[in-house]
Formats: sequence, C-alpha cells, structure tokens
Amino acid sequence: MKIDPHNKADLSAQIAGAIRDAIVSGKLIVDERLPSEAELADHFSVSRPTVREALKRLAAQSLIRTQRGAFGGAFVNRLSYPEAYGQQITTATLLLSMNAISFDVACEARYALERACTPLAAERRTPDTLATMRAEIHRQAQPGLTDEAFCASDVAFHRALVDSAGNPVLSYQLAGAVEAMQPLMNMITFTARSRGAIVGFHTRIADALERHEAEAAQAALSELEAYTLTLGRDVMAARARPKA
Amino acid sequence: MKIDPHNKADLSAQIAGAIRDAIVSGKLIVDERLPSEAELADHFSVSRPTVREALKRLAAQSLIRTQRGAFGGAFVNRLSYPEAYGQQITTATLLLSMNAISFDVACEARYALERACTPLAAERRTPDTLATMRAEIHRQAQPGLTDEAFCASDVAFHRALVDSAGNPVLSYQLAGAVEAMQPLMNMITFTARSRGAIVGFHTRIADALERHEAEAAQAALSELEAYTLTLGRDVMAARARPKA
DNA sequence: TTACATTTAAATGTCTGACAATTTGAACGC
DNA sequence: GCGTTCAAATTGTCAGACATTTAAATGTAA
Repeated sequence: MKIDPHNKADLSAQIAGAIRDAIVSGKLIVDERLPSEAELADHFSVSRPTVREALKRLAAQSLIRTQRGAFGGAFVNRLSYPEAYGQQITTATLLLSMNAISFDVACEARYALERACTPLAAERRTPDTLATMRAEIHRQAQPGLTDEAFCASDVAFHRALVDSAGNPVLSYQLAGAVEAMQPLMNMITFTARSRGAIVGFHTRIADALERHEAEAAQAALSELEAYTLTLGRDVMAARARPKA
Repeated sequence: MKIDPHNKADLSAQIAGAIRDAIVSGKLIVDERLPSEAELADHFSVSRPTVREALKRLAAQSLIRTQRGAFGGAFVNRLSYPEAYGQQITTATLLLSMNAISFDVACEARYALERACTPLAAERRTPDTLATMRAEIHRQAQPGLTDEAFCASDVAFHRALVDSAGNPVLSYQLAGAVEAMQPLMNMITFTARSRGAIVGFHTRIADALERHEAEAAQAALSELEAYTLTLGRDVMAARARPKA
C-alpha cells in the first residue's frame, strides 16, 4: 500500500483510495484489523489527523467499522444488504432530485425494472409477500389517508412485489429505483378517484401473481405505468401555469 | 441544524448526519456554500478536526466538494452520473464479493434487468450504440485475447446494450449490476468454443436490435443467460472437486 | 483609463502534542 | 477458583500553530 508523493491531491483522499483498493482487490479481507492510526500515520509518513480523515471517508462508505479500546481499531466491514440499501437509496434520491430528471424518465425506468422481476415474482411469490401486498392494498383503500401515507404504502406494495422475486440482488438494485421515486410521487395529489384506480391496478397485480400469471401482472403493471404517467403530467402541467 | 448532546455516537458522525439531512431535505441547495470549518466548529461546539472528519465523510459520498483559498470552502455538490456510477459499482461489487452471492442468483438478476431494457433498446437504439456493440463483438472474435480482456469487452457490450435504451436512470441502475458481475465472470475460463457461442449470441442480439425486434433480442438474451449459467456451473463444479 | 504586478485576507490542508473515554487482558487478593 | 483492580492500547476529541492556495483588493506604470 503506497501513495504517490508527487500527487497534489489531498493526502487523506489518497490514503483512503489506497486502503479502498486493498479492500476491493482482496488484499484486506473481511473482519481483518487494519494497523492502528499511529501505525498507519507512520507507514504513510503523515500525521494522525490525516489518517483519521482517510478512515472516516472509508467509514462513510461502510467499508470499515471502528472499535475503541484495547485491541480495538479499524476492521474491514462486511457490507450488509441494509447498509447497501441505505447508500443506494441516498444516492438514487439525490441523483433524481439534483439533476432535473423528468417524471417520465424516472417512471419509465422504475416500471421497466419492476416488469423485469414480475416473471420471477409470479413463479415464486410466497403467502407472506402476497399478504404484505394485500395489507398495503387495504391500507390504500382507507379514506382519510394523507397523500404522503398513501405514497409510502405504494412504495411498500411495490417493494413487496420486488421481494416476491426472491432474488436479493434484484431487491437491492430495485430498492433504490423504487424508493428514490417517492419524493417525485409525493408531489402528486391523489384524489379519491385516482386512489381507487390505483388500488384497482394493485389488486389486479396481486391477483395475477397469486394465480402465477406473469403476463397478466405485467399487463396490469404497464397500465399502471400509463396511468401514473398521466397523473404526473397533469401535475407538471398545473405547475407550468401557476396563474390558474 | 442541531445535534443531540446526549448521543454517545461519534460527534463527527452526528454532524455529518445533520448536514446530510439538510442536503437531502433541500435546506441546503446545490452549489450553496457551507459555513467555514471554523464557523461550523463554533456552531456545533466542537473542534475543527472533528468538523473536518464530518466533512470528509460527506465528501466520500460526493455530497460536498471543497475548494481551497479565499472564498473557498465546502459546497453542496451536484451528484453527477459518473460519480453515482462509481459509488454504485463499488458498492455492488463489494456486496457480491463479500456475501457469498451465488453465481446463479447474480446471473439471474443481471439478465432480468437487461431484458427489462431490451424493449426500449430495440425501439431507440442509435447507429452509435449499434456501432459500439459491433466493435466489441469484433474484438471478442480476435484470437489471443486474454480471459480478462474478453470479460471486459463483454461488459462493454452489455453496457452499450443498456445505454441503447436511452434512459439515463436505467443506465445508472444497471451499471452496478453489470459491472459488479465482472469479478465473478473473470473466474470463468473462456475456451475458443464458448467464445464462439457467446459471440454468436451477441451477434443475434445486435441484429435483432438493429431490426427493432425486441422479442428476438430477448430470446437471444435468455439463451445467453442459460449458456452463461452452464459455464458458471461447470466452473463451480470443478472448484468443488479440486482433486481432478 | 487600462493592463499588469503585488499584496492581503480568508479558507482549507497538515502537523504536533496533549488529554479523555473505552475496552481488554492480566495481575492481584480473597 | 473467582471477583476486583489496574495497566496498556486504541480511538475520540481538543487546542493551537503553520503551510498552502486562491481570489479579491490594491498599487503601479504605460
């Protein structure tokens, strides 16, 4: 593990990069203890605060965890699904909110990804994931639900749909896409009429999955996409002419 | 922006969280300058090194960027696609390598996601993305290519396929899934025979996209998935009985 | 007036040294 | 043998200082 003495970038960034490379390449393995901060400072010929800044960078990416006390130190962290989910969602949310992604593009991506796991979901859906979907549908039919709560339930329904595919890698990948859409969806005002329509689509999807009918589920999903798109466009149009 | 004085977690983590929340919630907007390190230290009643550790955490997630000199400081960073790609790929790669994801599960997820963008790719593929795919196919047919180079070209082909869909959100989501598979794919020894078969599938996919035939492309993709799966299983089986 | 060189101030980057807090293992006494 | 105490190692935090970089402000000459 070496750093370039002629590089004029931040030392802490260089050191973090060197350690990150060692982890990604497998030179440092899971749960292995890194040298102490003092030893790292000595090794890289920098001061301890600089080493600490580098370690904090790695900790922010969940690459290491630290423990205080004797025989404590920094350890290579096994990246868990929940940690990866969290980072995925933060990144995806910011990417969408900061880059003027159109509602149409985000919607298209989301439903394309969901349709991708529908065949697997139709094959493998469990009583458990079906029950989750039914419960969320029931919640969505309750009157007096705020728009935010309706949206949150919508996200929960779609996550259950994704989880039905029984593939953790897919679940991980789609968690970001589905959750990141929520702020955009929250801008929509769901009237009683549109809620009814959405609950109808959700019911059709759940029914199709229960009967192992992938194509019917995909069809309902596509119709839901088209409907969501019209709702979103209405909102955008209303925003474009605020004089009304 | 406040921190809990009774929380016994690291101060730098708390401060980073407070600033992150302010960014994600929109209280701090893109390109806005944060207070100087000295001001932040004063605001949170901590020392400057502690503030710096917090800022390095945020920098590691590309949430802020820093500039030296007068009128420099920390600025809220617009998360760009390349930055998001990079984080996505690092996270996905580690998730796969550290969690004993089976080749089958990873493969299934990858091809499911790719099939999801095939209909869009068939509709929108450009001469540019088609040319990229053809060039990679040509490279893959060269004799004397190392397994690693063949794999890299394979990834480039599939990225071109994904980019053909013309949806940056999809491209972003799938970058991680496709690239993260590379280390797993690198374990496969590609014989001349299997390379020929893969080039054949790739050619069928490119041809189908050129003719705007989504279903033919999906069919070729599914066959490629099945073929990849058998190659991977052979490798795993060979590893399971190393006495041979 | 304009163009260019110089100065200056503000900010981040880095270092040194110190102390606090936490955790573990080992020595000690019963 | 067992519980208690103590020492050592390590991270967490702080204070102050200096180095480096950058851009605005200032001064100077054509």
